This record gives sequence, structure tokens and C-alpha cells, in this order.
Amino acid sequence: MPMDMQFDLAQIAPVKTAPDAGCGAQYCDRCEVRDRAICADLEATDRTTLNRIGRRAVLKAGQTVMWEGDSSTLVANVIEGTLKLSTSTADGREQIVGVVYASDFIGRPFGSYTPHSVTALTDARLCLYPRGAFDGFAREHPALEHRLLQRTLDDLDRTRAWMLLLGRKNAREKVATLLLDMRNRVQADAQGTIELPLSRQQIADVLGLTIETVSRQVTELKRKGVIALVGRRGVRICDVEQLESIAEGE
Amino acid sequence: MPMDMQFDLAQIAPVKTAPDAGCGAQYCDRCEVRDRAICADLEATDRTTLNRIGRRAVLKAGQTVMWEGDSSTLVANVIEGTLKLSTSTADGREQIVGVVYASDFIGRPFGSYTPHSVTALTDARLCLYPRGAFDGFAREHPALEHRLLQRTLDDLDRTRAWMLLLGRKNAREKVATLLLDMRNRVQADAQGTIELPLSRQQIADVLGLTIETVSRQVTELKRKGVIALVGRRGVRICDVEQLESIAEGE
DNA sequence: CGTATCGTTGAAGCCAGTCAAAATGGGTGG
DNA sequence: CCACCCATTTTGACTGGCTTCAACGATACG
Repeated sequence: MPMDMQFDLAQIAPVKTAPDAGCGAQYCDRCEVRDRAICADLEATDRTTLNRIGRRAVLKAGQTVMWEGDSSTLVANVIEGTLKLSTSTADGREQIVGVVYASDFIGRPFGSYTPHSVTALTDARLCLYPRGAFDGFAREHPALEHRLLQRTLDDLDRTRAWMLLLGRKNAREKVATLLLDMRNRVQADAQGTIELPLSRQQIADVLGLTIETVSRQVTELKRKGVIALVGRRGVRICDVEQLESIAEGE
Repeated sequence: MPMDMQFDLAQIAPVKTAPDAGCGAQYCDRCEVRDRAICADLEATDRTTLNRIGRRAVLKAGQTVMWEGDSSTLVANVIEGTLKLSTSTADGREQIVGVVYASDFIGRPFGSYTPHSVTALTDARLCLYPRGAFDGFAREHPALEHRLLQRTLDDLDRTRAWMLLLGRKNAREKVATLLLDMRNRVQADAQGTIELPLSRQQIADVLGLTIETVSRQVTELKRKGVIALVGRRGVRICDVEQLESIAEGE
């Protein structure tokens, strides 16, 4: 599936819309991310109001929901799946500036344009809100704004930490750091294998490297016995301490 | 002055403390950044309350106010001067993750530790608040939290845009982009010369380059007639269009 | 089983880093 | 005002790590 696939609005299926429309309070009550998303500590009545302006949407891997530079019309909670945030230079060089998971918030509230594109890496489900309506609701609900602030502050910390990687780490350290990051973010299976949500090209776009350099560094880590590869996307970290010391530059 | 100079608490002089202590509402009324800082649209009474928990502090260039990894005990408004936010690897490689100017907000509210160091690049003046007290005040004043959210969202956008530079631009594009950024941030004099708040080493630390590479790129831009140098810190941009096209990769 | 996509490997070149030395300029004291 | 000093910046020569270009191998899917 090509990564530049267009996001077909017709494919944003309002899923199982209830009589009172929106996500429907009854759906929120059984929402998978209910107590981790920003709407978590809203009163039941407020949640009902918020639900009324929301719509569920289903995305296939590769679909883009928002484009860099477009006017900001939508924000959303991620219910399921993994998505990338990316920016590009005029001549097509891409940098992934963030990877978001279930319960994360996407889009640019309180701003007129979208600073980066948002693209599904896996099949995904969102709870979409029109930005204007969301902004209005948020301004009237300090508890929601507070959670949004907390989340934004955390994002900023993570993003700034990543700047150190991009600006000052070498290829070996970059790859090791990413694998450790994935270890914290992605659930491992019984054998301790984690399924990377990123292709080699996407790893390169996160780390500011080329796909060939990523491949060589991964192969080198495998040769040393620090990691083991399981198919294309699977990685098992065999020696966490050594990987950590490699990530920090020995 | 060594950049690792310790921040001597004794040097945080409570300036002209008025009878009612704090910054003193009467000082806020003539505060230089009064209508640009986050406290801008507070009611007079709320501002008085906030002032009561604030203290003015004076910094000399090179002094560090907050250290990466320390527990977060202070936040502040920048009243005057320029400061850098930076993180480092264990072996001492540094990355500047942000540069802040008058009216900007620094520190990590609603978090237990400081994710980056904050160091004065020029002499500076701050309006300091104990974090706990500030957090409490902010939670009770949605208008303040909203401004803080807006600011944090803007910071995040800028930071992510910088990731594209760090990960995907070459040395020439990096230097050109920085000069254009400085053009927007720093006031030029009558001849159009801007006084950079950063040394060559600091420019290197912002761009993820070495000082030698920065110097060579600056020299090359001068040779082409795109910029002119005035002393060590002064730069005049002679051909903005060309600099912009260089920043975007021709 | 065939094929398109993705990932790996190899060889060569180049950009930025490293190490070393010279030049500049801002500040100080005579 | 000038000479001197020291930190900063520039310049030069060389190295090396990452990219580029190309071909090959593996894997998932119809």
C-alpha cells in the first residue's frame, strides 16, 4: 500500500451512530481508552456533550488524516492503532516528528493550521472532533484543558529529548535508542519479541538516517547478539544493558 | 566567563521588594512584558495574588538557573534577556533545544523534574515563582492555564519544525535557516545589522554541527555576498531571497 | 508459485568531523 | 592611545562515517 495514499473522506465511517448521534455516550462508556484519553476525568454530563460533537473514524494503514500546512479543521483521540506525525522539505525529504499510540491526542487545537501531517502506520480508529467545536468545549472545561496541557508538556519534553538524538548522536546510538524507546512503548509477546510499528524507511525517517544505514546498524546489533530479529518487524532485545550502554555512546 | 558557571542562589536578588512583597503589583503594572507574558490577561486582583508568590531575579550571562534532571522547583517569566534550553549526553555532547526571549515562560510546571538546563546567554531578568505555588495558582485560573497551553502548543510546533532541520538538512541549509530565524526574532539596528545572541559554539549546539563547520558555512555565505559580518556577533543579511532559497535547499 | 515490496549487502564518494595552527578582535592595564 | 593578552573564530589538511548508487536476497501476498 503506497504511503501517499489519499485520505478519502467517504471512508470516515460514522461507526454505529446511536440515536443521540456522536460517538454516543454509551460507546464512550465502553471506550477502550476511556480512562487514559484527555476526556477521562470529565463529568458524565460533560462527556455526553463532548460526544455529541464527536464522530468515530476508521483508517487503513497508510491513510493520511491531516496534511502539513492545511488549515486545522479536525482534532481527534486515537482509540486504536499507531500513527506518525511528519514534516517534509520542499524537495521531499521527510522527518517523522512523532509517533502516537492509542489514547493519544492528535491535531492542532487553538491554531489555524496543521503543522505536520498525520498518517496511519497501522489500521486505526479515531474519535474525531471538528476543531472549532472542540476548542469551544475545551475553553469551557478547564479539566479538559488541563489534561491537554499536561499531555502537551509531556510531548514537548519527549520532542526536545529527541532533538539531542537527532543533533548529537551517531547512527549506532540512534538505532539503539529507538529500540529502547520501542521497548517502553510497544507491548512485547510471551517470548519478549516486540512488533515494530515502523518499517525500515520509517525508522530512518524518525532517526534522520538513510534506510541503508539503519539496516547496517540493525545487522550489526544482531551480529553482536544484542538483539534477535523475528521476521521483518519483530525484534527481541537479548541484552538490555548492552543496548543501553550503546545508546549512551558506550 | 565560563559557561558552566554555577548559579549562586545568593545572586537571586529580590529586587526592590515592596511592602507587600513579591514582584509587587506596582512593579507588574510597569512590567516590560506585562501584556505579552502569560500573566497578561489576569484580573488585577488575581495578578496581585500571583505577584505575592513571585520574586524578581537578576542573572549574569553564563549563569544557569535550572539543571537538567533536577527536581522542578521553579518556573519563571523572562522579563529581559535571552536564555538557552539545553540537554547533554553522558559524555558531554550538548544540544540546545530552545532559545527563549523576553516575555517567554521557562521551567516545567505540573512535572516533577526539569527536562533541560536553562542558562542565560545575555544578562537577564526573571520573575521567578516556586513551582508548587505556581501550579496551584494556575489550576485555579483557567485563563492563565489557557495562555500556558497556547504557548506550549506553539513551542511544540516550533520544536517539531526544528527536528526537520536537525534530521534532514545539511550544514549550509542549517546555517541559512538559523540566520533567517534570528532575523525574525532579534531586532535589527538602523543599518539592518542583527546582533546574534549566540556564539559560534552555541550556533553549532543549536544546529547539531561543529563550530568549524558553522564557521566555514558563514564564511561561504559572506563570500557569496548573501550576508555581511560586523564584528563577531553582528550579521547583516544582504540578500534575503537567496538566503531563503539556500535554507530550502536551492 | 510467481511477483512486488521490503530489506540487506557491497563499493565508492562526499560531507562534515577531527586535529592542529593561525588570525582576529575585544578588553585591560600601562 | 597603544601594546599586550586571551578567548573566539577562522583556516587548513586529513580522516571517517554516513550517504549514494547499485545489485542481490528475503518475505509476504495473491
